[in-house]
Amino acid sequence: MSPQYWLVKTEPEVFSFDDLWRAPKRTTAWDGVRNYQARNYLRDQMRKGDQVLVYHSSCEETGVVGLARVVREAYADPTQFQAGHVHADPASSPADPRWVCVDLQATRKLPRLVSLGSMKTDPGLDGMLLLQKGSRLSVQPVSEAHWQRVLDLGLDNRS
DNA sequence: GCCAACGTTGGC
DNA sequence: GCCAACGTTGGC
Repeated sequence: MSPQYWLVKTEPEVFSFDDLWRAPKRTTAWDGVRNYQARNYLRDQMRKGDQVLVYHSSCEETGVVGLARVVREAYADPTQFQAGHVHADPASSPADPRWVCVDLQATRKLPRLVSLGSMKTDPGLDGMLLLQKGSRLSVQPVSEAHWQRVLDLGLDNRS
């Protein structure tokens, strides 16, 4: 199957793209996802080699800041079993883990932030899930055309 | 900080 | 299964 495209959200004050960039091997466990729809995408559809837009939410400059790729497919999110952890889930058992994470590796910082505002007004991004009112999914699929358009904006290859 | 929109929980 | 109450997300 050809690679799929995704967008993941993170709050930069908690974990930013630069944090990922500076991590060993530029890789981290993308843990803490606690929404069933997002979990299902991680578990059932995200595959090694898939490409990912990293989006900063709840901050001064919201938008896509960098690119990553999936380097390990879904496995049990260890934080769900850590007592006292913000993402602990006492109802989840190791025999039947409720939550999963994948490993993401940063591949490229975008030279320009692709701001939420610019995405909303770009005709090439019409219909993008992120831009729909009330959309809160922290892991969401992105079409190849939208992926390419975001890259064009972020690399300043505007036509 | 405000608040709209969405998701989850739990009583009935 | 319904739905009110509560919690969370996330833009502004």
